[in-house]
Amino acid sequence: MSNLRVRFAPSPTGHLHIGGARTALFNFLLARKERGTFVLRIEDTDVERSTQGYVDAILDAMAWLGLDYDEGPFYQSRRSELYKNKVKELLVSGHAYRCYCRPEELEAKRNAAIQKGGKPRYDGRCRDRSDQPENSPYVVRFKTPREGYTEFLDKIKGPISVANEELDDLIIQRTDGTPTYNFVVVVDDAEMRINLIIRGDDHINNTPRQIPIYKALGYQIPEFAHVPMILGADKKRLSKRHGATSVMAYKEMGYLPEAMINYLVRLGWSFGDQEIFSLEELVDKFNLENVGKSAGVFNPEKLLWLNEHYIKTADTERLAGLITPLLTDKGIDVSKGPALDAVVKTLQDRAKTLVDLANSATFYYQAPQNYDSNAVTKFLTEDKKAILELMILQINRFDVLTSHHVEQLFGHIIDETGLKMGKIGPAVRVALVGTAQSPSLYDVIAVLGKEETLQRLQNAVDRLFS
RNA sequence: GUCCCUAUCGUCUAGCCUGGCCCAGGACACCGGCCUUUCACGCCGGCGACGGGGGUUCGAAUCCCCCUGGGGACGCCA
Repeated sequence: MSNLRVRFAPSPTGHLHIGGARTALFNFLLARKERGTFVLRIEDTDVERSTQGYVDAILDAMAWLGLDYDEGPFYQSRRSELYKNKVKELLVSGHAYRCYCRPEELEAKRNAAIQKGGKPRYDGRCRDRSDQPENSPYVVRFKTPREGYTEFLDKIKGPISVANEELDDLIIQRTDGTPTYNFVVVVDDAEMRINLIIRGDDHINNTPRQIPIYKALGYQIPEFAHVPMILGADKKRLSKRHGATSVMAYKEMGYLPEAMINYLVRLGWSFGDQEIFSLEELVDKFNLENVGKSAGVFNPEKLLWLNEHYIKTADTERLAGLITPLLTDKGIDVSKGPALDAVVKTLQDRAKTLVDLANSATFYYQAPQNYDSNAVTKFLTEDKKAILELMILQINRFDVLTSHHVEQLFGHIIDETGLKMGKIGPAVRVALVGTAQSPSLYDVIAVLGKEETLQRLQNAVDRLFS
């Protein structure tokens, strides 16, 4: 157990998205590697937009990914007493002041500043104001130092320095008495003894605004590591326009969590030329040193490739379990038909997603309702009737059909007819599954079993050659 | 607009700190071939990048400066 304490602090104003998940993952991985503590904190100070539904969605997504935390979830909405006291503390110590400026005037000033080509900052009008008008609404602002520089050594980006004159006096408490993000994040990170903050680099500009607050409150300043953003194909910040961005949407599309984890970690982090990492390996190898500094583009195709890989190598029974509900949704009763295990085994090398896998499994449970007409005209020509009948005859000579038996069986047919497998196979396939594609016939027939195979062959003969 | 961050194949990246091993390696995608009872899988091969300009140096993807491009921030959102 080291003393490393990291946290993931999502705000429940939306689903857990790709970017957030990666930030959570980096935190999780480092905590596990260093045997530190991973804290989960829900930043729900925006009462307007935060919902319990999103909290649940985020928790579900983290559970699905396997990112379990050691402490929390803590809710900022339940810690208002603490924040109030801290604001009071700053007011008393002279590090903060009441500001009576109206939002409208501020807005106007901001726009004017932008027009003039300057930086839209608060002008500090109330900073040295000593009167306290009764019954006037006010916000509390933090007195940001006006001279000098605020600097920190980012664990990913390196040294970062900002002139304090670029900063303005940010609001730490709203008119309604609730605290704002830049303030609560400092109080909570400090109170929760977080000593390394790993977060998106959209927060990099917030850091020099937060550091003076740590100092004013007498807190120790943690270390920071700002992870680069994830962009869409057009290099714009990733958004719904770029397709699915919510983690759970990928679950719905039939992705395996390990594929998502593996994709996410390699987007921005590398370990030589290695592409495939198990979770154990990641816990062992992950580090901040190898996290890149520049933003990366989300590439769904590579994620799909990884998913393919993990499906290919996944435990067959697990996959069977995962697609059972999908099959049920399609009205298939898996107990009435071949063992799903055996079915999956013939299919898992060929599926890119669980949805693919489920779709391609259906033919084992449903005899063809109709036959693909292109396939029929191409492969099930009139002369193939004899082959199907011969096949039926041959099958009846076996009690059980293993894939090995089936291979033998085809050997006999080849000998008897003098035809090549290339002529026989496709014909039998269309008769059995209704289309021109399927796994190896040897496997398909073995899995279907003697009775079902015979029935389907007979069916095809009756329906296509009458 | 101002400030901050950033810059190697279309994309993710290795190499950069500690210049020569790099006329730049891997992966995805794409293209071609092989395998084959179909479609996939797999295997083999191909295409393809050091943003530009100045320096420093015998030598620069690697060090320095400028430009340009990209991203982010500038909220009583987080």
